[in-house]
Amino acid sequence: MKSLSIKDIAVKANVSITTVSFIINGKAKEKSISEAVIEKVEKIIAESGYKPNQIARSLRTGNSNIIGLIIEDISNSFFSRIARLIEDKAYKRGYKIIYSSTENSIDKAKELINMFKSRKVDAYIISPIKGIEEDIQMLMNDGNPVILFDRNLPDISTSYVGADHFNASYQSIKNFIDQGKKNIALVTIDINVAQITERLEGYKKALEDSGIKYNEDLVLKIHFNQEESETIAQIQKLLQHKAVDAVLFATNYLAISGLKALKQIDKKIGDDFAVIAYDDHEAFELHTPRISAIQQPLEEIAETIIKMILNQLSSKAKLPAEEVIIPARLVLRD
Amino acid sequence: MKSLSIKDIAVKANVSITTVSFIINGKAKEKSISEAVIEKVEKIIAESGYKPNQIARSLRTGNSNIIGLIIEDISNSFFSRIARLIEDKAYKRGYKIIYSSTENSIDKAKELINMFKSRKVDAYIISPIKGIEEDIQMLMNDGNPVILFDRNLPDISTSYVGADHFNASYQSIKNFIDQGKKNIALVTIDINVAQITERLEGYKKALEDSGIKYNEDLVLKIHFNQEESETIAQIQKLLQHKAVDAVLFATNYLAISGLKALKQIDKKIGDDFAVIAYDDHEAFELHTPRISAIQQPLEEIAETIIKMILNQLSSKAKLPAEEVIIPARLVLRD
DNA sequence: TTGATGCGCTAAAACGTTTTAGCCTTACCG
DNA sequence: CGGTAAGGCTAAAACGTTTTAGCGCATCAA
Repeated sequence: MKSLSIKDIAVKANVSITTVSFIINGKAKEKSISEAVIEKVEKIIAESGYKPNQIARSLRTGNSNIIGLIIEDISNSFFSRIARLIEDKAYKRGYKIIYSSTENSIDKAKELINMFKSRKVDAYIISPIKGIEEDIQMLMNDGNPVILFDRNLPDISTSYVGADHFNASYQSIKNFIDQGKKNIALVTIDINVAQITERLEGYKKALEDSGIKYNEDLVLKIHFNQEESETIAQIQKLLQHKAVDAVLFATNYLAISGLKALKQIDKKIGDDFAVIAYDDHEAFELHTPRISAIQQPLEEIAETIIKMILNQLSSKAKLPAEEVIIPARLVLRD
Repeated sequence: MKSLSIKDIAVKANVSITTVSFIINGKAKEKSISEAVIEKVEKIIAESGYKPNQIARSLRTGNSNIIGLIIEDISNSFFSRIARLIEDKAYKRGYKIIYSSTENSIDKAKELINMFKSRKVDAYIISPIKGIEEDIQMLMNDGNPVILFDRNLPDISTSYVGADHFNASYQSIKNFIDQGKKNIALVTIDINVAQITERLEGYKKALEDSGIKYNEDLVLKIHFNQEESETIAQIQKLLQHKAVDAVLFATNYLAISGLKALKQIDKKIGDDFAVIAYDDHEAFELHTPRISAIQQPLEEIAETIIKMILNQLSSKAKLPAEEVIIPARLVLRD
């Protein structure tokens, strides 16, 4: 069953395609179409259930009302939550989101960018990985609004929204120190991307400011896509040392692996051993004892991203890149 | 900067648009284009980085290579995990996924369907809610492949993939009974959709088969979109009764609320009180004690969905509706 | 009376593809 | 030598919109 086209409506209403188009797009007044015709056409449209073909519309206008969202992994709760918020907010403003996961693969990320490009998305929201700087630069050169979030790429100048990773990390370590901890470990990941290195820098700076010297043995860098069992083994090796009296996990999935690791060795979280996770997770609140976490302000991040995107979309001129750093919140539990 | 069109390539190569199109679409041989021309054009395409405009292509061919996925909530881990799997598998076969959340709203669901329709997606994968039967029927009447998953709609005949909710529920309750439990509660949700009622039926049947009579007071139906605090309060009220010695939660987020509820009242999970959750979650493995759960075979569900979709897409004729029920797995912990 | 202005509407081009139908050569068969 | 087939290519229509330019008429000011 062929679906209706604007032509069918025009024929039924006995007016031209142009007139129907004007009415559909709310330009009837401006184009001085008579009230009678407007009503007639609107009635026919409502009765027939006609919906404009967005593809044809996109082809003609060059924009799609779609925003492309590229993230690392939709099944990671940080991303799925932010995706949900972004989708929601975009939706309310008449935009749809297409999202897709890079799985930390440069090739996949590039492919996704190309795919979105050939689908003519109106704007890009990207949680980037190293190695796609050129592609992103090209998008911007072509005049597309691009906003990076969560992770920033130092080598190009894009708009960026993210949490204050450095300070969040700094505060967490300070908190440990205030509790009298001496041997504070950091479990992080070996991806060389700003937000991860900032967390390391915050760790270092907090130690330094408190006169504790940085000990490389206390920093474990997990290879970013290794098997979880191996991650657990490595974490166990690190934490087995009696001396380690606190640990900051640089991502929530590392923390989850860490908690699994702790279950198997004889090290209890409590007065003698403290834990903070970066990025909150439902499991942390439920854990016994409850796990402290750094909460990124998802709602605020999503809102900021959408606002920036819409700004860029509605301004003809290319806006200068803008960086928004939003404070994160350390939630202490138990 | 305007992006290249097929025309630019044609001009550069000094051939017709048609020829370029044939080459792009791998029809060169079939259309007997000479080796020399093929090479020349391919070289130019590669050098220029030309990518066909998918919108124009869609407009002309009528298909988009996009599959629409409609779910309840992408931030729910069950859906985000399955979305990731589906995306992945579809991607490998050259299809993209657009997904969007209904948030259990009939209006939003209808809107989404319309949106996807006007975007001419090639197929629909839907975790439906009651109230959109007509819209789904219309999609099918128009000849679109439609596959429901997770939830089935009894009133229409669509292809469906889902876990064996009845049996999973039945086995769980049987397991409780085998442990000697007498007062087994069920915390479920008041959505009237097949997979939820099946879980209730499995519960009832297992009791009946064991000669335990069904006690309505032990079944708590939570209103589907109420505040979590209220849910927690209701669960607490139910479980506070000493007599209740086991509980099955019908969804993972109910179980999470349930675990929160238990933290606040003096009821410990252990020999005297057992818990099983429907749909696994990272938090359950980490919980102390670890929480048993019914695992839906996500991988298998995703794979089945994609296979069915591709089948329907590649067959000209409309295939008969097909229902695939996949056994779920009860994972007992601690 | 004339020229300008506004009203109500429309024809046709354009967006970038795919695909049908067909043109011109050359080769081959009988 | 005439007719057919195949090889190598292309012109143009079509997909469903939006938008520019402009038509015919009535009104109005000078």
